[in-house]
Amino acid sequence: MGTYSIPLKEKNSSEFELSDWELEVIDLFLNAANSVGLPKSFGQIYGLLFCRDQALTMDQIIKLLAISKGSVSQGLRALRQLGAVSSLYGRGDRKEQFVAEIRLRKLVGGFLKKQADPHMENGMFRLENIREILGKEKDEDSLERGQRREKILSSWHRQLSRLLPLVKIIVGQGENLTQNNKPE
Amino acid sequence: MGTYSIPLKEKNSSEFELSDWELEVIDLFLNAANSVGLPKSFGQIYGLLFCRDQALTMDQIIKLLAISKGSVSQGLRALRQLGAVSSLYGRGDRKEQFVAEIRLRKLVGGFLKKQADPHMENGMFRLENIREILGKEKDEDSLERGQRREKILSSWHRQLSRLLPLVKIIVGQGENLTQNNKPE
DNA sequence: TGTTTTGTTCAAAAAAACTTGAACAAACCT
DNA sequence: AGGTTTGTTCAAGTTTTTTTGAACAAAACA
Repeated sequence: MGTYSIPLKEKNSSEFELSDWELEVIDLFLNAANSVGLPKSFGQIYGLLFCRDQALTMDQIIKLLAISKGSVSQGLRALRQLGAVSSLYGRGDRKEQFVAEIRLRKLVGGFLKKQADPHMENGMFRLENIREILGKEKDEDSLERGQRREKILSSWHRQLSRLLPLVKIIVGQGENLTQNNKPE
Repeated sequence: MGTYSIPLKEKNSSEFELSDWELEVIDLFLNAANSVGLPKSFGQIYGLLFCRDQALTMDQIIKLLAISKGSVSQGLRALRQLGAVSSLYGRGDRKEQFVAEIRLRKLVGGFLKKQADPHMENGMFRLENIREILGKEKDEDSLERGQRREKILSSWHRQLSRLLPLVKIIVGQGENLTQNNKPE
């Protein structure tokens, strides 16, 4: 026993456990994810990466957060698609490694693109569909009422369509002092 | 039998059944509610009221949508709190009656106020909490890293705080042609 | 006051969303 | 090629959210 001595001082313990403030930040993101309609695990994963300067591998994430391989795999994929996480390859070792995107503009942009835009597009189809169905309405009054409603919905759709791009522009003014992270 | 004759022509069948376009609109709102993290029944209720020129009573809603009393009661309460529905009292009969708010500005405003604002406030507490926990961090490196992260989160919080009011302003420019509904 | 009508509440049932882990595929050595 | 290591998939299990309906409260009437 005692074949290997423990290094006098771990580079730091962060390889193996979370500090108190990290736990708190991770929990913050867990909640945030929830509020935005994403699974809690997504928030945890993002939160962990957000805390770290070093990129992490999948199994580091699994160990640190103590959640399943499946969740982490799915979470990382989704976060990557949202542009909230990116993967560096290699990095000395051979496994894939992950870092968090910390530019708010990118985060919000990615989120809107993946979540809001599809809904807007879907809304278009639905509106067309409604117009089509209205074409078959026999009852005069109902038809007229339906047409009034269709106008309102179209107007809403237009307004929201204009809003989204503006949000992306507005967020990310005043950013910049935020340089950091990313060993890359 | 035959004690009362049926009125020659119902004012229209809308008292008793939904037209095709209405079904479609209701389904649209069902989906929208879902996308925004609200129960489907809320969307259905709002959607139905949105379709109608006349205010509806609770049991009309129950019958038309074929959902339970409990759901409708809860749904109406929540929608009222969001400012998406308002209730007129009396109206000849004695039951409470409901109409949908159709001004997008109001809808978005109410939603943000009830959903987003509390989260922002909550975020503040959490940030304070994190600062407090950071105060106890012993490890130099971890502390420094934590402070960097706290700065980022604070900056995000500021940016988002500025965004919300702007959204309320932006939505609801170009509205106005949308007069209609509301017998009141 | 007693009766009916209208609306709320909340525990239990149902549905939906999330997580897990084991089986599988893919890439990487040797 | 054979043996590892790393990453994905998805059916089954778990947790969370939503819906239901029956019991209850409140208001309206007679």
